[in-house]
Parts: sequence; C-alpha cells; structure tokens
Amino acid sequence: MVSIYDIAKRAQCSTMTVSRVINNTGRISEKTRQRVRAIMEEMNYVPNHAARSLVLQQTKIISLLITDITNPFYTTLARGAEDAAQRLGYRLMFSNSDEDVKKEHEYIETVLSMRVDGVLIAPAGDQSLEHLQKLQLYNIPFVLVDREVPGIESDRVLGDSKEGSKALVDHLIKLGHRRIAFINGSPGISTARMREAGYLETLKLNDIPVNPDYMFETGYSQFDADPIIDKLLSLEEPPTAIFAANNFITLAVIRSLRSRELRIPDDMSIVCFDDLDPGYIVDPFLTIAAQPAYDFGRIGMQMLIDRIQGTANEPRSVILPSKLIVRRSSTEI
Amino acid sequence: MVSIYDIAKRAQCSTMTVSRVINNTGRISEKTRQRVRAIMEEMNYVPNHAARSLVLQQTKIISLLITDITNPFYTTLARGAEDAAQRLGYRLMFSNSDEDVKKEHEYIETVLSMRVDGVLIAPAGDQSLEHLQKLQLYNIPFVLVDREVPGIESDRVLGDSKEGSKALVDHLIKLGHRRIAFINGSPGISTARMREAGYLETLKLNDIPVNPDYMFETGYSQFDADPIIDKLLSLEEPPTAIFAANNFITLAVIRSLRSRELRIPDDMSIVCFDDLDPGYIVDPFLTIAAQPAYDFGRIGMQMLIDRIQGTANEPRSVILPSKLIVRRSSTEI
DNA sequence: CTGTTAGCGCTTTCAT
DNA sequence: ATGAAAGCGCTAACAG
Repeated sequence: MVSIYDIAKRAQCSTMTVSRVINNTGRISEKTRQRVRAIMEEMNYVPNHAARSLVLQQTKIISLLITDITNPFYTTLARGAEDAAQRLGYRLMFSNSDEDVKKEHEYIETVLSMRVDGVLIAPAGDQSLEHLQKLQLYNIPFVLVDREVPGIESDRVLGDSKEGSKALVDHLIKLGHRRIAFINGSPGISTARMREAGYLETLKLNDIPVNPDYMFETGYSQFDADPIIDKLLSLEEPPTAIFAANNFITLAVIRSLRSRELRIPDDMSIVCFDDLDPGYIVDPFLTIAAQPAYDFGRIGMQMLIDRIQGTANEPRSVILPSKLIVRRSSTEI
Repeated sequence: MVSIYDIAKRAQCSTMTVSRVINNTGRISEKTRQRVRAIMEEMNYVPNHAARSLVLQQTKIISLLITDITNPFYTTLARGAEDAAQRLGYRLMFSNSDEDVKKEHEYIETVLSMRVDGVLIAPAGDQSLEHLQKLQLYNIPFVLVDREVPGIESDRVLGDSKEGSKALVDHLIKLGHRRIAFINGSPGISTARMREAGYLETLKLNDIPVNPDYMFETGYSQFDADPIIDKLLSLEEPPTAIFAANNFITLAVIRSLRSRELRIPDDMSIVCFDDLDPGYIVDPFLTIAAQPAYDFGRIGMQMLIDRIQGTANEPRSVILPSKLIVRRSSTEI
C-alpha cells in the first residue's frame, strides 16, 4: 500500500509537506499543493487510519452497542445515532450483544483495544456494571441509552418507562379490565423494573389487588410464551388483558394466543411498549406506549460527542416521554 | 493509557518480554510469565489495536456493508455473518449504505483507510463497480452477497432470483391468474434484473402476452405505492395478482390496497421475495419465495475468511435456492 | 513555505 | 530465555 513516504518521494518533498496537504494544515504554496494532490490521486493514496490514530490519540470512531439487532426499536435507534454521528464527523462501529453480558464484555474489550473515542451503549443489564466501570477507568466517554445501570453515574437517555406503564395499565382499567396480567422482561434490566413499578402503582391507585399469579418475568428477546399462557388460562380467574413489557414479548404472546384460536381483543386485550416498527407492519393494531427510538439514538449521540469534545461537567439525564397510542388490540371488557 | 512500556518498567524487563507474554510466542520462563501477567492484570493493560495492526499489517477486522439495516432480510444476514466471524476470530464492523451509492463510497473510503482484512458487501447497485475496483486495486479481499455487479469477478453468494421468480409466477398462473402485475426494484440491481427475467420467461412459457402496463420499477426500500396502484386499478383490465420483487415493496402495496379497502387475496393476490421476518410477523400470510438470509451471511463470511487466510484461487460462486412458501395472500381467481 | 527529528505502541529480527 | 535496535505510517514541535 502506498504511504505518504511514497508520494513524498515522487513529489520531491518531505513527508511533512504531504501530511500538510492531506490535512489542510500549515501554509503551503498553491503550486506544491496542486502537485502533491495530483500525485496522491494518481497513486490512489488512502491515509492509514491506524498510523494516524496512533499519533493523534483519537480515532474519530464511536462504538454503538445494542442488545438486539433484530429488534426494530434498536435498529431505529441505531439509525438516529448513525445520522447524528455522520453529521458531526464521526464513524460508527456497531455491535450487537444479544442481551448477553459475556458477549458484551468481549465487545467492550475490543472497544477498549481500538481506543474508540466514545461508546453509546444500551447495556445488557445491571451486570454491565463491571464493563462500564472499565470504561470509566480508562476515561472513555460513554452514554447510556434506553437502560440505566445502578452504580453508574453517566450521561444517559432513557424512556419514561414508569409513566408509559401507568398510561397503558390505566387505559386498560378505564376499559373495564381488572384482571390484568403483566409479562415482564428480566428484573436485571432497569426498564423492566420501572415498568413493573408503573404496573403496581396503577393497580394500587385503582384499588385493584395485586395477583402474583398474573405476573411473570421472562426476557426481552424472542421466546416461547406457551408455558406462560398455559398458566394464565388455567387460572380460576384468567386475566382479561395482558400487559407485555415490550414488542417481542407481545409477539410471543400473540403467537401463543393465536395457536389456541383466541382472538385479540375479543378474548384478550393486549398492550405493550414499543412499536413493531411501522415499516414492517402492514396493519398496525397494537395499543402501545410508543417511545421515540430514533431520538434515543440521535440525542444520545449528540450528548456523547458533546462529552468527547467539550469540557467535562455534570452527567446529564434526558428522559424521553412515551406516547400512548390506542389501537385495536385493546377493547372494553 | 498504560502501554507495554509501562508494564515492562514495572516488571523490570524489556518490552519484548511483555510482548511475548501477551502473544504467547517465544520461550519465556514460567516465573517471568507469571510476574508479567500479574502486573498486566494489576495495571489493567489493554493492547493498543492501532499500534499492533500497524506493525502486523492486519487488523482482524472485517467490514460488513449492507444496504438497509431496517430490512429483516439484511439483519438476519448480518447475524449469520456475525456468528461466523466470531467463530473464526474476526471482529465485525458493520455499516449501512441506505441503498445509496454515495454513502457506500464514503464507507468504502473508511474501510480502505482502516485497512480491514476483508469486506462482505451487499452492493447498492451496479454503480458500486467503482468502489469494488478500488478494493481490488488494493488487494482487499471481498465477497459479494445477495447482489452481483457486472464487471466484477469475485467470490459471491447469491440467491437464485430467477428461479424464485419463476416459482412465484408459476404458482399464480396455476391458480388461474393471467393478469399479473410486476412491481420491481431498480434495474440497476442484479436481483431486480433476474427477477424480471424470471417473470417474463414464465409468462412466455405459458403463452401469456407481456403487458407493459403491468410492469413497474421502483426501489427496494420503503416507498409509497399509491401512484402505482392507482395506475393499475384504472386500467381497463386491472391485474388480479401482483408480484412484488421484495418484502418492502409488498408492504407498500399492501398498505395502498388496504387504504382502498381492497382485500387480500379476495380482491388481489400478492406474492413476493423474502419474508417479513418470522420474528416480527404475528400471523404470516404472505406467499413468498423465501431466501435463506442467515446462510447468505454465514457462507459469505466463511468464503471471505477462506480468501483472507487461504491461497488465492479462482473466484467461487454460491447460489442459494429459494423456497416457495404458499400462504394466504394468494388464491384462485 | 518547507524540512528534520522524534515518537505514538507494538513486533520482527538479530544478538546475547 | 531475554534484550536492543529498527521500523510500521503518520504528525507535533521545532528549525530554517
């Protein structure tokens, strides 16, 4: 591969001159600039990123770590982040932890090794604490998106999971439901805890007793809901509505209900967080608490770049509201 | 950040010894190995990727370039690629060209600059020729997935678009349809050309005249199908079935039909390529030519790494068959 | 306006 | 078994 050395030789000048042309720094006569430019073009010169970042001590690369590349919530978030990064002159390198703390750990190791300028991360869960502390140890700026991690003080962009949760449950109660099941993600994830809190609080406010048989904890990824639905349906008083903590849980629930020929919402109302992406859905019918996924990414990225470039000040938190969108999956009892 | 220099000082040895410990090369006394290890641990040493790849002239990074991160076909492909890469000891850096040749060009520039070991790319279109030639110029191994580019000889993993197309159209004809519209992607993309060829050939085989009014070219990304549906429906003999070249075109078509209260398949049969991802779809109802997206990524990545590590031989082509899955979106006329 | 020197963090080669 | 020297490609700092 051709280096500035090669092109310096051909241009009969020093590597410094070439470097200056490349970076548009210092003062150079128009004549030599032209000459060097031409030769660079002719020889197809491409700067070596490794060499440059070695001396510059910065890479202009930001790492985006999400937990599930197949979830439209995160791909939309990624889009927001990508657009913002590009606007601000950074390249994005994205990786997918698969909701797996170990995999996340490996990626953080790579990220550290590559000395990226910053990390935008949707942590796999509370156990991400360890990796995040490692980032702190090395003073690598990072911003938490979507999920927070107890013990970590940092910039973050979160949804208002509790409020969204309350809105959904409240909506069901107003429709006359009192037997509302709640299928949650792992309690090791902050959003799951907040959503549960919203659920419990709303029941309480409406004097509806909490029924432990109605509450389940699973994962946010794709899974088989049959066992849970089995249990719910075999209860003496099965629920009339299900609040699923996210879109993928909802999918599993719907699939399970359909396989039993149960109709939504006639036989069971369903509400959840996050859309199944407007793009994929032919006929949106889910009642949801919609979160502004794109803005999660966009704002998170801006905060991160602020942090990278700016003077370090207090960690900032941005809480983005979710919006209740009532559609056909929920109905009066 | 701590370097091997720092830990050499602390360990009272040369940087070479430290390097040997890190890489498990050369012969080192167990005693010093232990000592160095401990100090590395204690000082939280993380190797500097840039420095290492500068001297090694390899990065162990592979770039994956897809055209639409929101399309489940590509995210599934990405998963396949990621899994294979990880298994073989490479890191993936993925980027999204947005079906935009200019954006793709920028990414290729970055990829070149980063001296990645190889590139797995679903090219935006025939115009990607220029970038790909640049990769060839620099001897950067790459594998084309999903789409080929005229003028480029290289390893590639493609679907059998023509056969899949024939199967879909044949299926419609067997159901009694003779007025079959075809809404295609851009003719600047190889898969679109093959799909059109399959469409035309199957009509011909069945003595059905080609009606230019039934044929449209749009893009593979999300768009508004209303104008096309308008035209089709205002024809004297509107089609009874639509063959949409990919999943996103189908979505647009379905949305447009629904807004007119037209039912599928009663008022219009629909078939297309690629699933709308099993994960997102509550109730799969599309008749499709399903392509093994995961394998596109997995096999492509394996070929790429073969190429990176192995001796260079003839470019290989892998053609993956698609499978006709008949569901409810198509019915007898 | 341009060049020289030194060094970023690491590994290869050759000594010892 | 360990170390010294040189260099990967580039730029900051200082000269001239």
